[in-house]
Amino acid sequence: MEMRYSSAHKAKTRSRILKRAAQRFRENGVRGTGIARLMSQLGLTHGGFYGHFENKNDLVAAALSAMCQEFVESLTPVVESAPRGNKLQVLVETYLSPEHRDDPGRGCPFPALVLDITRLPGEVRQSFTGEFSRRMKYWAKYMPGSDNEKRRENAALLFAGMAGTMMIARAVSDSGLSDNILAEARKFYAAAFQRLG
Amino acid sequence: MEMRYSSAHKAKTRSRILKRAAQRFRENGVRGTGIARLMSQLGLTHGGFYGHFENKNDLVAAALSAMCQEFVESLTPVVESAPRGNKLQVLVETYLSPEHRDDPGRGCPFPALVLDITRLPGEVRQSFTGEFSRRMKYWAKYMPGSDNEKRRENAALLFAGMAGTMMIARAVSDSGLSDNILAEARKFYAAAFQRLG
DNA sequence: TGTACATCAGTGAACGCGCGTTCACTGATGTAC
DNA sequence: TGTACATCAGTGAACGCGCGTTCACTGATGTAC
Repeated sequence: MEMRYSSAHKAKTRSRILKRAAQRFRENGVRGTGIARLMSQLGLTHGGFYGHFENKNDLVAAALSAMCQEFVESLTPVVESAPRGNKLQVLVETYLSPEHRDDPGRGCPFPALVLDITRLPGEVRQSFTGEFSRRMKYWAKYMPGSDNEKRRENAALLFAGMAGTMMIARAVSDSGLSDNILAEARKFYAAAFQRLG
Repeated sequence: MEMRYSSAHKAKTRSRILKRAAQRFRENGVRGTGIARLMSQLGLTHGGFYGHFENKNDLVAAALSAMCQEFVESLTPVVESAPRGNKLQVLVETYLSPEHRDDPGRGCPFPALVLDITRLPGEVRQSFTGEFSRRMKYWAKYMPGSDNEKRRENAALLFAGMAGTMMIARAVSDSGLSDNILAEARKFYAAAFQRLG
């Protein structure tokens, strides 16, 4: 097992591909992101891609997992920094913010990619399902509910609702209408889930 | 103004294209629906398409409007047949049904197409925005709220939330999980909007 | 009623393009001596 | 320390494919007489 290049080198390239793909997929969709363009944005050529991933769907599954991780890591400190009793509200307000709407490339994978995933092969959908369940288990701790399963179900309800709202807010071309939808939704979801608690 | 073919003939073909496109777009997405295949499913060839529509985006905008109309017409009689006081609950239960999940081609355009629309040119997004506002104005009559604007905002909240839930239910590959998400959401949205009233 | 003709809905070959993937290769690198 | 060499990350031409769109055409149709 000799290494001609430092073992870190290839792994580093792989993670650069992954990171850029996670961004581009969320911005332009899976179908809207080509391997050649993606690689060239990293100063590489398309042929090299297949030394890192089996095929595009393999990349999609890996990128999905990477972006879920990344999003959790960006949202958690904001939520955690809120005073006890206000964490859920801060979660809702941060998620349904205009900043999140305007930066899909670094935002939640669900509103950026759910539809794409529905049309991808079962392998990718299974990967999404696992990631979804894992995330709901994670966010459960901020949710109301008498037991863990209830809290996970409530997390799924909240995130599904917020994701749908975010998608509509992004699709609508009237920015006043979009702002208004987000503002109403912030009030609604914060109140609805506080009331459940 | 002489007509060599009966004036009804061309209009009929146009509406056949529209109807099939409305179905296919919702099933496979805008990008996943090619003009050639679409036309061949109607027993026509792709060249003839441009006698009916300026281009694909023109068809997308027209199909969007057609499917919104169609969906309203399929949902309204179900909701109307419910006893007074139960209409909102029937709306929620019909929308968030497994049948709706499993038949996107005849279902609500929002969970089937929002993401596609976000990535389409402004012209199509404006068409979507208009259609969205019109639909919310329509469904407002079943919603709680002190004035018309409140009722419209509540309709937007409800449909955005239900659309997101439907998309997640469709993306997830575990059918038990999917059924469970829908069931919980039916309870949640019916209760949340009845409470607002 | 029968024929000659103008119309135009629909045809299908062709266009340039970007896609995912393959594969023989190149050349910078770490290693062996 | 200096040189010869094996490795393998990355290259780029090539593949078949489906896409949206164009355009010269065809032939069934309704009309005019």
